[in-house]
Amino acid sequence: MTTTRFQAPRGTPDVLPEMQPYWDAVLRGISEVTDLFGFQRIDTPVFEAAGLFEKGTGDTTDVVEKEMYVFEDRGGDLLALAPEATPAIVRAYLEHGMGSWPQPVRLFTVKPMFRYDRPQKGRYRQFTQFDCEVLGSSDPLVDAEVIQIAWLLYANLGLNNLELRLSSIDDIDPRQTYVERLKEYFRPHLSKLSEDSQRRFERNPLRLLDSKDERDLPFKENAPKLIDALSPEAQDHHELVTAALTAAGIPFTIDPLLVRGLDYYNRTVFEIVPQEDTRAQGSVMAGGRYDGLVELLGGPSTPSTGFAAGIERSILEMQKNEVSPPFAKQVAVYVVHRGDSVAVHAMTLATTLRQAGIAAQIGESGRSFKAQLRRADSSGARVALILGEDEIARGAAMVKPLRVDSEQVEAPISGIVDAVRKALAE
RNA sequence: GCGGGCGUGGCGUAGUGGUUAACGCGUCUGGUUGUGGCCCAGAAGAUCGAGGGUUCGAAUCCCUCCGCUCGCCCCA
Repeated sequence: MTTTRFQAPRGTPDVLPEMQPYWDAVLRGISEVTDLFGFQRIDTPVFEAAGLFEKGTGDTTDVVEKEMYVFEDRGGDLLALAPEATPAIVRAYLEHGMGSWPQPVRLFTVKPMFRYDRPQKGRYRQFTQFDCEVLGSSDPLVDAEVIQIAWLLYANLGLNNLELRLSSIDDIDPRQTYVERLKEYFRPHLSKLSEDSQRRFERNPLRLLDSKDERDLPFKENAPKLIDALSPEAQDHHELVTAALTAAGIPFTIDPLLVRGLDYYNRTVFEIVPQEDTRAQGSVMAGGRYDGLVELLGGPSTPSTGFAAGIERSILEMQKNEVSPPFAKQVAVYVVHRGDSVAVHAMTLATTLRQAGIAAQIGESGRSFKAQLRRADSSGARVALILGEDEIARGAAMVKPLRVDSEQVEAPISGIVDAVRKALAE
């Protein structure tokens, strides 16, 4: 007799009706800014060949190595739930010959991503990203452009206490010489560093700069900074990005310690974080340039740039800042009816209203007028239509305003749409 | 993967060894013939996260597990 009740899988919150206005606001905002910048929507599948991310995202990244949902389907193919959007969009770019479209190709998507990670505030196993990519341009202006999209989105959403952090991590080859210098710098201090950082030293030396461990902080101070050692090309690129951002009126701070976790980034990297948020998972949007990725996935050299923004985190920020979304949607008309012979009339009436574009909901015929009107009231409907056997006999319905102080009137069913419109206009 | 906090009706809480687990909100039904909001009355709804142990007696004490949550790691 004891049946176990199912629960949503760990880290996969339901988005309840009360949260939907926030989602509406964000999704509408995304639609506005992407239109404004001429980005076209693309939707790629929720799952892809696992190899796409292993190669694209990088099989030594935590995202792929420890967090990716990988499974074999019934046909024996090794698939993965997408942990991020970029490799999938690059795959689609190649698969559909977008290289022969006018370049650059500006694409965006909004879709769920999956990472097997321990859930906490602002971090979920299924989360939703707004992702923007510009493929086929090495222009620094394009880096600034994608940043501008996100910045404008957040401004439109009423989030104005965000901080844009920017840096450049150079191109892949010149970066190796810097990484060697960095390792030389840290090597003598290795035993004094945190365990995490000792691990990073071999795996991903750049992340040494990202450490928040107190034991590492004194050494970070004097470490050579990548941004001070850029190749001339990357240096020029970086200066143009900053100039473009300034021209766009977007404030930013150069963060020499900014490092991204994915393998494919080069040159421009950035993230948007809430000001004075020290939490590790604070960033609400992050991205950068990835000039080598398309080639890595078997295409021609195609310099590209883009970002991903976390919708749940963005909504969290809206709530933290008490940005109120538009009110939840409500029906305009609630149809109260009583009696078996009346039910079909209620149905046609509601249908007529909906055909006229008026949102209507029908009460439950088994309930008393009183009960149905209570429901009408709590539903937020502005007008109740009351329909009983008497009204049907007269070919009419009572139109009762619920939000303004005026009397209900009887209206002929043939003219019900006009009567309702009139009542709604009060 | 590591560390902290917390699990009592749908939600928010009270109850910290002793009769049928309490309250608020919400839900439902009524308060004469067919009319909401306010008010009043009543009802439904809890195996006190699960299992085990201690005890005459456990929501309360102990153990294990599960779940949620916050932080670290990592990332959006």
